[in-house]
Amino acid sequence: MLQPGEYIKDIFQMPVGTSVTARGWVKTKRDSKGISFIQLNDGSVFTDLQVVIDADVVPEETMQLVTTGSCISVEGDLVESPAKGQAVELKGKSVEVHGSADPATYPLQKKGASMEFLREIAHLRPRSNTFGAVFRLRHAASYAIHKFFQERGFIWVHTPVITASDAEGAGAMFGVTTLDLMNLPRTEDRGIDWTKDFFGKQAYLTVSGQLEGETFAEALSNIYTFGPTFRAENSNTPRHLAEFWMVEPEMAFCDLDDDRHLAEDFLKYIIAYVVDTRMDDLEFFNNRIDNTVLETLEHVANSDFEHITYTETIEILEKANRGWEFPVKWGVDLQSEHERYITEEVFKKPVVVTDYPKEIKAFYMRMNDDGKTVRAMDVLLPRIGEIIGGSQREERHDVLVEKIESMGLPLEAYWWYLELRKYGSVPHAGFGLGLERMIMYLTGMKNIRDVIPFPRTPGNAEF
RNA sequence: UCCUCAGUAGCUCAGUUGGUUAGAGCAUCUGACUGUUAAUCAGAGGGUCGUAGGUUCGAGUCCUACCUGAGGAGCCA
Repeated sequence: MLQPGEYIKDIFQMPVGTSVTARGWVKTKRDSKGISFIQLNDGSVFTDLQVVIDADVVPEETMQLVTTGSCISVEGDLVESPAKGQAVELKGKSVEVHGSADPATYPLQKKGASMEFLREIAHLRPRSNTFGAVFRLRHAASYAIHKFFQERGFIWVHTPVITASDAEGAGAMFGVTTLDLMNLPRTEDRGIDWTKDFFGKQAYLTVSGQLEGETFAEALSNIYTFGPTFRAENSNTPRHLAEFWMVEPEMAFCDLDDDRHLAEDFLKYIIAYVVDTRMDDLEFFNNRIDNTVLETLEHVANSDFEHITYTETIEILEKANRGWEFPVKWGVDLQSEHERYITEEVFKKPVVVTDYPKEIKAFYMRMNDDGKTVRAMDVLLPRIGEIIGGSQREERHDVLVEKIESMGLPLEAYWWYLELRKYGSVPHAGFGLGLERMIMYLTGMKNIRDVIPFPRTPGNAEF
């Protein structure tokens, strides 16, 4: 395996004259009479290492196996490059071919592939410039997320992937069962007898670790979850996945204002970290994917997020001199067209909308004194839409019981959640960030399926 | 799930009001070239025009259904 100091990114840092071995996959090879140029990449850095092979140095039959997509090791000396385009290059003395790649059938060419085509060869697309950059950036952002929370004393909690509670009713859930679907055990009234199932009750893949996260916040104070999350909605859009990664911090002794400011600091921190550490990849995105990426990140890092209430938002939308496809009035949920107008045209920066009508938000959000709105917040970004949804949670036992009952939810299913309000309850708040939407924002990638290694969407679970 | 658009060579696309033998660039193969970097130059091979029906003397082109993909909407992160 490659040891620290042996990656191509390390080779670029070495002094001219160093004898090195570079390993990686061949992007392209160009032959002239008496000389060959190989672009070699091991994924550690955006820039390829140019390998130069003079005629007769390496056997002809070996060089014939060095084709686009093949995997090789090259031993040689790092030299100053006489040509423009790179400062240094590797003067190869010997080449070992680990795995060849038949040029007639290797599907990943050096130019002209669409994102849709690359998605069909998801097992090979990490070798492309674009996807190498996407996944290095995804890694950097993930690392920044851990770093941000740990610098603030947050504990990372591993909430379960399998759950038996239909948590917050946040969308359709995937069932988890070991029952024989061709021969289901039946109850007397011809329903399915879930007591015979693996967990003795109906189980699902989690749609959120929040409720479990709250239990840990009321013991370890500041916590966060970071892991996969599942939604069985039949959503076919560039912004939805059936399996995606979510970050959910939960803080005791915290109200919605603290929550909102943490969300803003959080987003700015991630941006600052990737700008600091992955500028090479960001420049590629800016040049080839979306030429507003750098400007936008700069702008967000240096501007305060706008904060308005839902009620104020409705007033702005009502005053807007335009026809809405979905009519605006107090009480309706904000539509994509409304969110875009607010972030892209009115404020032209991230906007936090708070205090939504209680009817359109989840049961656990804290009731305001007006009796009509709850302490909810959505962070809206230009182009992306909602990237963070959060709230201050209802910490008053009697209010929460009343809320659960009024929404027709089964009180007994929430017995442990309610006990948190009976024993040592405290004001607390949190939010959820969709990792992939953040990566879309950072990279300028237009489709969420292109910022996760192997996207799961309705009708697609290949690889 | 609904609406709209698209599907032609390995990839990216052109193909006129329906009319002879299906077009280009890239990729691949062969050859040329001593510093290329989207290398260049010359030549060659490569097609069930998404699938199944239908209309017509004749369909890549028109009609129907289905499949696949994309964009928009809803749901949301």
